[in-house]
Amino acid sequence: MDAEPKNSGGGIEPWGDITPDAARRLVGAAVHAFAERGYHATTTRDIAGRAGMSPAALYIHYKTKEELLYQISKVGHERALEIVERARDSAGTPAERLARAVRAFVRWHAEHHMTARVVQYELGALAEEHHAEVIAVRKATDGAVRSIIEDGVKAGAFDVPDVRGTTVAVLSLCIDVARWFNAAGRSTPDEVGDLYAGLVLRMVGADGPRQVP
Amino acid sequence: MDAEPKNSGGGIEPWGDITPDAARRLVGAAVHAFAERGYHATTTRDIAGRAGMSPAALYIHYKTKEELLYQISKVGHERALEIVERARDSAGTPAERLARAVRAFVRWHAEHHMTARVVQYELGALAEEHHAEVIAVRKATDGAVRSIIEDGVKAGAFDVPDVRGTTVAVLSLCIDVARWFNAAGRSTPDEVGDLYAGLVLRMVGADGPRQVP
DNA sequence: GACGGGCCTAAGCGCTTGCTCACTCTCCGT
DNA sequence: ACGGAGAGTGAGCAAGCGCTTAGGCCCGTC
Repeated sequence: MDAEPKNSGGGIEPWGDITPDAARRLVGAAVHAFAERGYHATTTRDIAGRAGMSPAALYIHYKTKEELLYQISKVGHERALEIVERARDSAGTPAERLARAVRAFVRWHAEHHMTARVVQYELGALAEEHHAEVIAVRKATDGAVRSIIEDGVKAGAFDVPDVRGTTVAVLSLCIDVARWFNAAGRSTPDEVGDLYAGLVLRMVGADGPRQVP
Repeated sequence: MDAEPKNSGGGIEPWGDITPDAARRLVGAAVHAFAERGYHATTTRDIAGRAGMSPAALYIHYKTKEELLYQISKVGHERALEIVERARDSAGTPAERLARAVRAFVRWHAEHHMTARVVQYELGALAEEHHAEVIAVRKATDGAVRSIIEDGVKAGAFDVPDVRGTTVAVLSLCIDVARWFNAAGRSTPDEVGDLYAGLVLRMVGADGPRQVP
């Protein structure tokens, strides 16, 4: 399920279709550097060095260092939005769709945790207009998750007293995977996705009504 | 419940006992600046300016900019650890103790979200030995939460197939409050704490066994 | 075979950074 | 009265920053 049309297999980052080759290498280098040290602690010399070129070469492909961050942030946010929208529009019960959304969203954050870290934790460094653009995508993501939860409440399948707050909590839980996930760690992206899907179903009270005393 | 011995009432930050006065103002200024812009984007001139003094005055009270971050990070981590340890050692059922831990931990992250943001998201900027020291405190926090969950599992009160993973998820959920919480927003720290305590009890299956088909 | 565009580099410009230095002011014990 | 410690300042240094410039190599096209 959820097979990628291209860039399949062990493809590390979703930057396979950037041309020319040097620009792609720059984005990859920037993702690694931004994720490891943060945007402000990363120098253009560092990015260019990792991409195997001189500092000046960066400015042939990108106008500024911030544009590089913008590119990463924009593509990453759009990718994350696609994932939850696909789950929202899929067939099945609200519980199935919510589990699908969480599983895929978490898996993406774990598998691409370098990119996701930049996407989720460096957006404060964006220029104001770029920041606004990215915030709009985030709101859409929030809306997609909320609509699944609302569907479940309307159908009587979920027990959620505070839909807005619970939506924030669910998204927050998933996003934070990018912060702590370690590729060399104990769990695989698939395992974390499955665990989190189950936890979120419990959070929304989707696994049957409780036996109240 | 949970009354603070000093610095009570609307005290904004837990820095009331730092002397001399100028050093306290510097810490407060640094917390605000680091939280808003990040450690690396904050200049020593900015910190000194917010504290109402010249750039050179900073170095009378702190050896480096990093030492300022270390001070904030260390005190913040110890405060957070105290909170969960107090809940772990309190009386009551595992569910009551877990709810108490989450409520207090979340409330602290919301109420002091500026400090918490620095504590949780700027630790990568610490010097290596300071970083190691702080990581040790984090491990203790993780251990405290895990031991409450283990108690609940042993007592048959919780239904948690993956204790380690669920502990990470619970802590992650609580920590991330510092990222999104906005003092001018819809919810108060108390409301978020109550909401999250309920969500976590559901995550560990503490609210009664489900009616399985 | 001259040419122009795409891609790249060495050198470096103007500026900001974390931090230091020489010095002043205020306060307090003797 | 006065010396010394604590607390603060204005000026500025060395290093590093983002980014620019001038020029060179390589290529397909006329």
